[in-house]
Amino acid sequence: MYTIGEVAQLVGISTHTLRYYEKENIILPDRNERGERKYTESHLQWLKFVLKLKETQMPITKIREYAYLFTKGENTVIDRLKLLEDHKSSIEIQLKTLGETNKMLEHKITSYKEMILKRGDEAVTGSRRQ
Amino acid sequence: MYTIGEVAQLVGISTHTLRYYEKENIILPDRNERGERKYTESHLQWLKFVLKLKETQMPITKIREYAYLFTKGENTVIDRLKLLEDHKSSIEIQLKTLGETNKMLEHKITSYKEMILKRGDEAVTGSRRQ
DNA sequence: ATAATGGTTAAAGTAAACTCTAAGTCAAGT
DNA sequence: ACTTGACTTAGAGTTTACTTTAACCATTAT
Repeated sequence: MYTIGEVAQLVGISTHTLRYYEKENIILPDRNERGERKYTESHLQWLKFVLKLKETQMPITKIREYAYLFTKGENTVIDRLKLLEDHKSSIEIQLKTLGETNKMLEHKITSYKEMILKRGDEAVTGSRRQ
Repeated sequence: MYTIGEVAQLVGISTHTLRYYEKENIILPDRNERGERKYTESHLQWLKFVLKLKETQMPITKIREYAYLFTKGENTVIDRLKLLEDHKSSIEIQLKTLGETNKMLEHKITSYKEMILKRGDEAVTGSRRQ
């Protein structure tokens, strides 16, 4: 069982954000006698999954939708499947764009490096002339 | 030479967004006698590059910074190189996260499909019992 | 002639995702 | 006894990146 502060530390987000996610029904921890939030290991796993979805650009509303379907049990499996398949498509598009842009940057970076080298040569020649 | 509307069509963003990018000093088109924006082929190429940076999660402020360095000419090459190298690193991190999450989703999707198949079997068995 | 189309501006409004503030409770340490 | 630190709430504020509005001008089609 983790407190909100411990979870925040463990996953690298703020306690504010954790409370915000709760308000958005994305993660609903237990409470102790004093009304304080208590996160179990499985809450932590779920949270880590949520953060992976977030890092791969799934909007909070979609994540909330998935979380909601989860609470509704077995007969939402088809909907959950569709949601994950849609997100997988989105990831594949992102992979494509990132791959292309990575190549573009490689080229630009190479040509910048060449420019710097040539400018360096000139500087050296210049200094020799002095 | 393209009008703002033509450029908007060509790259798939709104004229509003193009004016916003101009206000942010990201793209500064020419003007005709009537004060209307005129975009050249090279404006268009630059814009397409900007959109690739945006699609790969570079914030507008960074893009503006790169655009600013560009206008300052040759002696900003080292700074521009650094900026692009930093972005390349960011892209590589994204590629890693996306790849991992893609695999996770593959597993989840497979197990959801199995659940649906099994539930389907039961339904069939159930209907046969009637 | 007039209405539609496409351009102009400055400025206000919006959506998403936090992030912070204020005002409070509670338990432990000095 | 009192301060420190971690928790609580409701609600206000912030940032980013647009997006819309209002009020206007110029060209083209009916």
